[in-house]
Amino acid sequence: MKRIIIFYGIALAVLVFLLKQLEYRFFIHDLSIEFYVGIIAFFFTVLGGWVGYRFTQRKVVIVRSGNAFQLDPIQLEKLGISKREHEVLELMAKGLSNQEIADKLFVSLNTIKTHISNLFLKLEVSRRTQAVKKAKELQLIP
Amino acid sequence: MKRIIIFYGIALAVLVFLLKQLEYRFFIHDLSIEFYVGIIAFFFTVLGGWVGYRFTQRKVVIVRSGNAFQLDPIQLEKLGISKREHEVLELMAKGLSNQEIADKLFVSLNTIKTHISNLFLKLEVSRRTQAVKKAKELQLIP
DNA sequence: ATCTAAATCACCCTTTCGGGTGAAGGAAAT
DNA sequence: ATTTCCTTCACCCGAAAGGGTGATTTAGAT
Repeated sequence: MKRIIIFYGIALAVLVFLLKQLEYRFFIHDLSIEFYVGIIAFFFTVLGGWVGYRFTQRKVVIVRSGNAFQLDPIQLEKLGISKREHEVLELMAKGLSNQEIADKLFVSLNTIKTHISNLFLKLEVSRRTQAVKKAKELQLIP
Repeated sequence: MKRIIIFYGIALAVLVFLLKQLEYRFFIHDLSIEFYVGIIAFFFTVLGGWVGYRFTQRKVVIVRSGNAFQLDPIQLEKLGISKREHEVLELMAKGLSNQEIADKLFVSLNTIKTHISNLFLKLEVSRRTQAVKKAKELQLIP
């Protein structure tokens, strides 16, 4: 931030210097005021834009408020969800397709479909979006 | 965007006018050039900053707290998601099928498919699970 | 040794999704 | 008056998902 202010100061000084030079060296007093305003405006718009850009970039705040995810093994057991099924469930919640899950776990697509079928039965749902929603509610996935 | 350019033009004109007024009305020809440069610089820095702020991508702020959901309208606008699309997005996140969403909103299945297609484009995803995930991260839905 | 649950895979079939294209009506902005 | 955006809908096609059944192998429990 300090650096930016200093930079701004220097930029201002340089600009003033340049304008003075123009003024006194070439006697262009009659150069329209619009011209000055224009170039200064342009210059500082760019600067301001840059600052605004930097500022927003810096302002990245990841507010992962307090509650870290805590898996509920009781629910898992109660529903009879196996390790592998839970694994599949997590990948499904990441938005992966069945094929992608299969590739990631080095098993066939059919296997994943079976797992997911069983998950649906155990979670009492019939679509993956519902499954993900319910699994989150039951604290099975983050 | 057009609006901003026009606004800029007007701002420039107004500034020039004000400075001319200063110049001719109060005979402050000798008012230092630093003064002019200063106020113009300030003015356009603010403007530029605002523009920079508005048109830069702000990073994803993940707020997964159990607290009350606060919709982020800036994100909605930035992504160009309309009211209707947002509505569809919410129902999709509830785990409804396209047909169910269509029934609930009293429109045809094809309409919902179009909305969802557009949502996918705007959210840069290709599956509904991903869409829901991203929408949550972007604070578009609870 | 036998039983059981988990994990793996296959095949069939239907429904749902997703992508692409086109279009029409209405509201709002220019 | 014209353009732009939103909303609505249609049709086609291929890919993905979901439902049902059955089968094999392996590890752990009885």
